[in-house]
Amino acid sequence: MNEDTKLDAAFSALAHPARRAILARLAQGAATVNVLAEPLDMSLPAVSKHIRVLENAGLISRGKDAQFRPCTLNAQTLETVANWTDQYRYIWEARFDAMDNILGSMKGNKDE
Amino acid sequence: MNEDTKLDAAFSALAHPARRAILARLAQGAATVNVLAEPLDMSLPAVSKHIRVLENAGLISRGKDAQFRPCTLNAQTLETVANWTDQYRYIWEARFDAMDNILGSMKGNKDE
DNA sequence: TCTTTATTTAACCATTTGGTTATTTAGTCA
DNA sequence: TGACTAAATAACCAAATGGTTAAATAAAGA
Repeated sequence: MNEDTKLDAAFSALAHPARRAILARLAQGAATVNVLAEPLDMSLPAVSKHIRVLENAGLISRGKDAQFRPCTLNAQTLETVANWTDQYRYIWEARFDAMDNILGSMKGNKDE
Repeated sequence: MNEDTKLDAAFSALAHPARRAILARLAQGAATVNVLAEPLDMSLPAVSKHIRVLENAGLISRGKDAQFRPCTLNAQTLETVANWTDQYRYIWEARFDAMDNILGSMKGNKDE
């Protein structure tokens, strides 16, 4: 899978609040499908589908323990996303730099 | 619009390569719809829709100059996305910390 | 073996998405 | 005014998404 396609899958997986909730839960450690489903207001098959989306996007991995399928967070994929957004960091920081300059010159004027 | 809904819109807007290409172009400065459409392999109305998606997600803003509607990047929204992913940074960094520890202890063994 | 638990799959449905072509709107310029 | 340019809107379509309920699969436990 090429980089662009990976980003498509990751961003689109992150676009649903239930899926972000699942990731937030997994940040605290592995969990089974039932545990992940418990706080979510939807049927188990719906959760199962969300989990598959996350897995296909490389955001989680699944194990096998008896009849349980414990999920674990795959944070490296989130790092890929972070790296993408970081391309633009200098732009949103420039806004604050500009603000700093304005505040700085105001302070300068006041001092002089 | 609440924080969760904003993230839904932002992530889902970022999930399409054409839209990421538009943002990449806008990082170099404002551009009209026609200019943004030029490198994209799709009709102008299709681009128009993508632009609307980006605008609704707060990722771009549009101006008005005669019959042109110049678009500009709204990097603050990307910052919101970056802040969300940053929640998980300690997790993907932990992987490298663990690696460092392994490498560190190997080096330690070698030295002793 | 029979039952229970965990999870997935199947079948279905409504809505959204991403594209198209044709048309319309708005502004410029000769 | 009339022709041209930029962009949006309308109408349409196929495919994907996100949910449902019912049924199937797989492993554990009595």
